[in-house]
Amino acid sequence: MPYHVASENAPAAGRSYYLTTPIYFVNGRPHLGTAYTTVAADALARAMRLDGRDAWLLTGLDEHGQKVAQTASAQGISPQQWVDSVAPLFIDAWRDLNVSYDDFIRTTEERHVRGVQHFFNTLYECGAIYKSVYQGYYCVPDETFFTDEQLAEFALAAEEAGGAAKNESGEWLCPDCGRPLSFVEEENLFFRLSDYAEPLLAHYRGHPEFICPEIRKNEVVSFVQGGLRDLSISRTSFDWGVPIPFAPGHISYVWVDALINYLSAIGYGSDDPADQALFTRRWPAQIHFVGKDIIRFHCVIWPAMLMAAGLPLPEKVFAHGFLLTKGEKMGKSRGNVMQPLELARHFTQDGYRYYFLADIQFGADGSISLKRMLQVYNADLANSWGNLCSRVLNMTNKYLGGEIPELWPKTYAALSRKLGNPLGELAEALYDKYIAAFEAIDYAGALAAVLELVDRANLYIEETAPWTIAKEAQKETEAALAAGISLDDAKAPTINDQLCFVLYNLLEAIRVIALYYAPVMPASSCEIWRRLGLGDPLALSNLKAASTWGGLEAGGRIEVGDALFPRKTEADVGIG
RNA sequence: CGCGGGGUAGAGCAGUCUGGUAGCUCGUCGGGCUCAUAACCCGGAGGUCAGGGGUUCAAAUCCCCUCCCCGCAACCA
Repeated sequence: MPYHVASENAPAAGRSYYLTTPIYFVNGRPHLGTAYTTVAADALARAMRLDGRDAWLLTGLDEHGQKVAQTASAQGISPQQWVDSVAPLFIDAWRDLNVSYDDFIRTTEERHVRGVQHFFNTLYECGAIYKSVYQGYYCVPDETFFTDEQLAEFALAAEEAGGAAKNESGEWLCPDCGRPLSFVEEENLFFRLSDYAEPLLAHYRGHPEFICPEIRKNEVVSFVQGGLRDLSISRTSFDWGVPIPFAPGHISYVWVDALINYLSAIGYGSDDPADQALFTRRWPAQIHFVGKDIIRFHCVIWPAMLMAAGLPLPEKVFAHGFLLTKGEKMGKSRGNVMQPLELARHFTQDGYRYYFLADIQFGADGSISLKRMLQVYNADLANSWGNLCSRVLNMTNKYLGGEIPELWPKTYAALSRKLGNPLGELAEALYDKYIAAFEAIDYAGALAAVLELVDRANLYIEETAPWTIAKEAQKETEAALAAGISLDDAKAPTINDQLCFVLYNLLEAIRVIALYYAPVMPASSCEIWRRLGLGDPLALSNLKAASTWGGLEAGGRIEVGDALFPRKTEADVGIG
């Protein structure tokens, strides 16, 4: 079920902010890697929406290719039946991880087929595609061709490494995956990729932010500098793919098919003026999220295809690193394989999302482990953030009868001068830091900035010791009562005012913190806001205004509730 | 010359581009507090920044060499 942006909230004329994940190949279920990309994209999309951008998040499935056809036939069902049976696994997984995608595209959908065909026609008409006979080796599982030259290089390398480029039966092995290659001879359509090396290099130079992080850009640049070969973009040996209109018997190479999803999902190739308007509004994409293994497709082939078709290029391709599980002995036999949904059950949706975004530098490889995940969960979420909420809500309940305190602006200003307001100051400075971090796709940085405010608030409680103020305030109240005077008539702030001041600041701090945490931890943030008597923070589209200090209205009642992130032990999460 | 990542306190990392008292989180030890999820706050211990050489007034950071580890085999991102 797609998540719908409240378009009334979004600035009507503002630029769309279009983000994509790769479309995932259906030969398997969602795993840690796909979940990582998808959750990261979701967090950015939510942050952008919260900041008033018209964000549009696309994910989906890559359902074509020979491997799919083979898997289906092994199961004795049609390819369509097979992909239909797999698609719900992804849809359910993204729902369970609280991914707010706006659209979910499947390459077997008619809108996509239409888009791919339109794209092929466009390239054909402008002469970017030609026909030629291919004779040589082909890796069926990878759907990749290899030239004699490539195989010769591979043989040389294999020999030096003490391995072999051929198996016992004398068949060539795939340089990429090591499985045997097939010899094929077929007529293929080729895309003139070789024409684009210079234009691509010029683009990289002119748009230093196009490929991130930098290390990946360097890789791509040196690859392209080595020269590009024309790319075979059609297949004739099987038919599970998009038929190419002007070449009967030919279907699209899966990668070309797959890349076009970024266009077909937003109306490309449609005759409907509404679709065309949508396309104009959304394209070019602001960011394609990809794993570092597929940067060549996204940073070389894809932009070259777009150049050929006369379309603008996406603003950024961000390649994140891999999650490494070294050190942690895992395996199906041990029964402790890290499965996204299982981890989310242990640590809650929010705990899961937080861990991967806060503890790993997005863009670099990260080592992950259950043990570390438990540490981060307990330290940041249970002890720091969750416990802060408990402390503040409990004290408000205990000392103020659960009511958000009212202070005259005059009193508040006087107390700020007298006692200082470190939380307000830090909170006001948070917006710029937070947005800058998100713009740099630095989740760890953004979350660390929020955690600073959490830590400062916990310290603030120690500094102000509300329990001590409460006792004095109690005495003050009793004394006033005995003397028959009202504290309301006091000229200077009373001790009771001081107590209200401190607790108001703390309540306001948790309101603001929850707001900033919302893109990464939607469920718990929403719950905190509910306990403060507020609505869903994610329905807002004005982060700056919403986070302005003093936004919490007095008079409302709070609800204490249970621990937001209960502490967990190793036994709870199955370590041991 | 296969490609790529990396070696900084017990663990995980930042700092390296733009040289200048070695920093963060967790753990650990001691103390404080009591509002709270045995949580929170303060303080301490713990590192010759893999090794060697060079440049420099000064190197974790720049240059050269050596050693070691990891991914490229999986549900692959």
